[in-house]
Formats: sequence, structure tokens, C-alpha cells
Amino acid sequence: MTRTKPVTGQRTTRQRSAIADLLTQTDDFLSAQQLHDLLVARGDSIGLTTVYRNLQALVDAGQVDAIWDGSGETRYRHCSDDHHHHLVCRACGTTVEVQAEPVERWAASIAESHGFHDISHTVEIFGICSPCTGERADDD
Amino acid sequence: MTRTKPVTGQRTTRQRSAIADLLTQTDDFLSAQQLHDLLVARGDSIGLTTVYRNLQALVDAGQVDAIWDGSGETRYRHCSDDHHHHLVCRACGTTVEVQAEPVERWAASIAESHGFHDISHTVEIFGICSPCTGERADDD
DNA sequence: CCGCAGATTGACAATCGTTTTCAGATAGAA
DNA sequence: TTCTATCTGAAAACGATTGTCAATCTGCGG
Repeated sequence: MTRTKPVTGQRTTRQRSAIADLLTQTDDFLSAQQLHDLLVARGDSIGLTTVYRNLQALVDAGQVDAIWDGSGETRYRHCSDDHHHHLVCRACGTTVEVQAEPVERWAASIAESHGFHDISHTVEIFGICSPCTGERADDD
Repeated sequence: MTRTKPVTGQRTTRQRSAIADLLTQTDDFLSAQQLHDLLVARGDSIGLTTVYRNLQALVDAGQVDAIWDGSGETRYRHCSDDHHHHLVCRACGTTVEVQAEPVERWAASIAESHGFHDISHTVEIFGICSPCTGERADDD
């Protein structure tokens, strides 16, 4: 059937707005549960399920970045539109968005030279930022 | 009596050897469950729990690399000593080790320019390898 | 303004990968 | 062989995420 079905069946709900809103105001990577807690703390009545669902939608729409912090949780953060990566401080968690054109090109060419296509990649840089350098004596 | 207790209480068990052995022979990233399946298929009687436990130990000892493929599973692989990254086929799991000097330099310079030090990074490239390309008809 | 259809919500159950529990089996030393 | 700390593994526990489904909204047409 070639019906011109309205693809945008998106509705503006209170919950959806609340999530997008909170995400916009925060610079940290938050887990779905943290996000939910914050929302509830702010006075928004919302279910955990709904948070997960909307987070998925946002990631899917490319409006939010998801990373795996290696401890069992996926963390979400609003992101600028263009493709980029993160420089994260191991000590304080500060995150810096970095452009990575050289890496994009490198990844693409490496992949192609091996016959791969439909490429995606993960690039995260971890380190200790200067403010944290002086403060740390013991490690881990 | 103040006997010096042996700190290294490591024993060589059939299961432990089997895991290390299989890992040595395989170049792909395998999930704990895949590893378990392979072990059983090879005729080794071993429990899933044991696979997980030993895998953790190996990762902890730095003898095995663990990556998160973004779909809920952690995958493990033995790794060569020198620093390198991976090009992984999303469909069949084939892995290619790639050297990434340009990326190393890029990561180092980016980090430095932001005042970060003690840098480490993760770089993984995912794609579909050519053998898998033709086999896929259904799409998402 | 009213009502309808379909999108959305949310409490709860179900999944899924991974970890913990704990009693029985085993490796290594004496 | 005996002894004991380490290992093993089946099953339960766990925590994050997804699915279910009836009740509730949003947006549009009338």
C-alpha cells in the first residue's frame, strides 16, 4: 500500500519534555536510573520505563550520546549535532567534546582497506585533567 | 607457628586450562556464552559460571582483552603484547588487529592540548566484512 | 467544544547477562 | 594417602533493560 502515512507520529508529552529538558541542562553522563531519580526529585511524575523508552528514542534520533562506562550501566548525555568523541577525566569525570576528523578518516580508510563497510566506531580518551593532577596522591 | 602462607593459591585445573587453551587458538572476540558453547562442543565439560570466573581472572591479569560491543554482551579475546586496536565485523565477529599510530598521536596531542595527562584510550571500529555483505538480505 | 484513533504511559513481569552462594569435588603439599 | 584451601557448577540472586497491556493522554476532525 502506498498510503502516505504520517511518519511523524510524535506527540509532545509532559514526560518527554521533562526528559529532554533535564538532559539539556546537564553536562554529565547520567544513567537512566539517575535521570529518573533527578526527574522525580524535580517533582516530575514519571515512570522508569518511560525514561528508558524516551532515552532510546533520543539516542536513535542522534540527539543523545550513549556510552558504556564498563560497570554495567549505559550512560546518556545530550550532545552537539556533529559527530565527535569524548575526552574524559578519570578522576573527576569532566568531559570534553573533541572533534576527530583525522580519526574519522583513518577509521574509514582502515575499514575500507579490509573490505569492511557500514562502519561505526568508538573512540574515547581517558586521562587526568590538570586540576586533578595536583590533588591526587593515592590511586584507585 | 608463624608460617609464611603462600599467596599464590592458583591451581591448574582442567577447566582453567581449557579456557586459556581455546582463547589462545581463537582470534575473534567471544562472549562468555560463546566461549562456553565452544568448550562444550569441543567435549570439555565445564560450567558457565566457571567460564565467567576464569574470564574475569584473565582480564584482571591483563592476559585477555574485554570489549563492549554495544549490544549487551562483553566479549573477550587474547591479545598480542603491543598496543593495537580492533576492526570487528558486526555480523560474524571476525576481528582484525590494526595498528593505529596516527590515532595514538592524535589522542596524545588532543589530550595534551586540554591539559590532560596519563592518557589511555579505547578505539574500536565496527563494520560488516565483505563475506558477510552478500549474505544479508533482511535489513534491520 | 466533543469525541475518536492512535500514540504514550507506567506498574509489573519477563529477559538477559553476570555474579553470588554453597556444598561437593579436586589439586597440591606433607 | 590424608588434609585443606582452592575450584567447580547448579541454581538462586541480581541489576539493568525490555516487553506487556490496560488506562490515559494528545492532536485532529467534526
